[in-house]
Amino acid sequence: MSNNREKNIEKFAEMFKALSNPNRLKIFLRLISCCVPGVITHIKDSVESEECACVGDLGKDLGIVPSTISHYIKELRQAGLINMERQGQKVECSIAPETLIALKSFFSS
Amino acid sequence: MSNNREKNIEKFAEMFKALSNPNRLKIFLRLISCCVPGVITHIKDSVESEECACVGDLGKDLGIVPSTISHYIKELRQAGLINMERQGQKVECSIAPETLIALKSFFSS
DNA sequence: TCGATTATTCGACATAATTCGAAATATAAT
DNA sequence: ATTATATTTCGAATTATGTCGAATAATCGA
Repeated sequence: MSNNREKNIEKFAEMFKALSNPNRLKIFLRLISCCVPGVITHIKDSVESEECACVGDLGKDLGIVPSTISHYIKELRQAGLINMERQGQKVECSIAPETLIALKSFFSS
Repeated sequence: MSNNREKNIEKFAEMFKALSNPNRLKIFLRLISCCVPGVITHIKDSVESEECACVGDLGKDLGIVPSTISHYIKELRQAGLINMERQGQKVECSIAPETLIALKSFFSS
């Protein structure tokens, strides 16, 4: 139905809005390079390797205060681009694999 | 150089911003389906077929006033997503093929 | 040249986004 | 229990976006 297509357009527009801020885009790209479920994880600069990136990690590199990072990440999640899961004190973030697939095919279909 | 990558991120963020409005996204998708240079053109509903879509055509379907459409299209062009060319009274719009290629590969690289 | 068609620019207003610091909440460690 | 760490929420200020109508400009045909 055409209504469905309408809804998809709204949804993709929402995703693109979430990615329209350079810092949010950087966060998203970083998660793509290290935190796609089912993909070998990235070894960090430090002595330790990490499975995934928590909210604080994502902010450190970008020099952004925690409240702003938290807000960014919420927007990425609301757009369906990432998943979040509390792990103790931290909240781990990862790419939403099905959304990434949808984006991959969006411009090719 | 890393500066280059920075610049690319800014550029892609700009593209996503242009596509973050549902009406602009619809315009972009319509142009993809009919006005990519070097691709067989789409046959319209009317008796006549058209090579490409002019600014006015793009607005008619969406029920948006000309000034707004003109504004939208300017944003898409400034983001590098489309090309425009005056053809008599009308201004024909088409997809910028190299940008489309860049977008296709963005989520896959 | 005049009028019709098409597109752009301008000015205005309402709505939304950006971003921060402060305060609040959740969890872990001592 | 208290403290430290990580994150979220809230309130506020600034800036940007969306959208329109009116005015302006470009081009074609009679």
